[in-house]
Amino acid sequence: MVVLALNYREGPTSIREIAGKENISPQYLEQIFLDLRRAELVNSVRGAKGGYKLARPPSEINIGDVVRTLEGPIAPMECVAEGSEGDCCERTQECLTRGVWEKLRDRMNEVLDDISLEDMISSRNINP
Amino acid sequence: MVVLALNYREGPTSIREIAGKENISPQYLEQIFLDLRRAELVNSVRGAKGGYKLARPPSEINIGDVVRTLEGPIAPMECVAEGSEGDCCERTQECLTRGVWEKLRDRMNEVLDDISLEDMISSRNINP
DNA sequence: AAAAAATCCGAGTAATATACTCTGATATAA
DNA sequence: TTATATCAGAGTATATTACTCGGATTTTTT
Repeated sequence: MVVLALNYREGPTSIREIAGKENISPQYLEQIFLDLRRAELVNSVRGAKGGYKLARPPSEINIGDVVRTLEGPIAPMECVAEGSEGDCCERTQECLTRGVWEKLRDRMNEVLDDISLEDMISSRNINP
Repeated sequence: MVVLALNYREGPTSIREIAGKENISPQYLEQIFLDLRRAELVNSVRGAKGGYKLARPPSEINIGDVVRTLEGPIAPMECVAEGSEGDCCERTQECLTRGVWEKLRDRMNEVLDDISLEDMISSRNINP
């Protein structure tokens, strides 16, 4: 996603190109981008000269969206994952640790939702 | 650890007792407490009528210490784990995502280091 | 029209981490 | 002496995760 952000003004970027730069297998990257497209974080262009583009400007895509798309809901413990409320154990009432995990989960989301792709590439080091 | 905090003024609490209350196998709990003892978060008393006690008052033990003891260094990515600096990939220089993981790691530690066992048991609900 | 370059998609594999168990030794109280 | 504990290291089993494979579809280039 950082590579796509850097290429935002250009045409679509192919998996092959990104895979080469980041030293990831093209086949694996493909899986990842399918998920990103289904989440509408990127658009795809099929066929020769095709590839992927960010669906929105880098400033409007935050890391929280990317991470949650690829890794699922952020949660230090299963029982505080968004969508699985109460599924995990029956003692949510008396559980004294649950509050800790909820607080941690919320802070984690805050940190990630507060950083955009734009932030990441504008604070970049020397090498492009 | 919450159970030990609740029992802080009493004598040592046995694994059997805690395992029963929390519905964990005594054998597994045993492994956990060995680690906690080696980290000097609890003291042990061997033999009949033995068990474990907190090594310090509940207000002086925070969740960060407990979690790091049992789960290892807190790190959303291997490469930002305390002690494995630079081991993970060679491109730490040009890596634009590393900063995100470092920030997240730091906030996670802050949250956990800011909550003591005392905090957890004093905000407790109805059932003891 | 044919070939090449790319995404799409579902299914499968393999290594690893994690949760958990087993067996036996040692220490202490009753 | 017996019962009740912790101590300790090794082993197992399940689930997750990272990753691969084969083939279909779409678009550009020749």
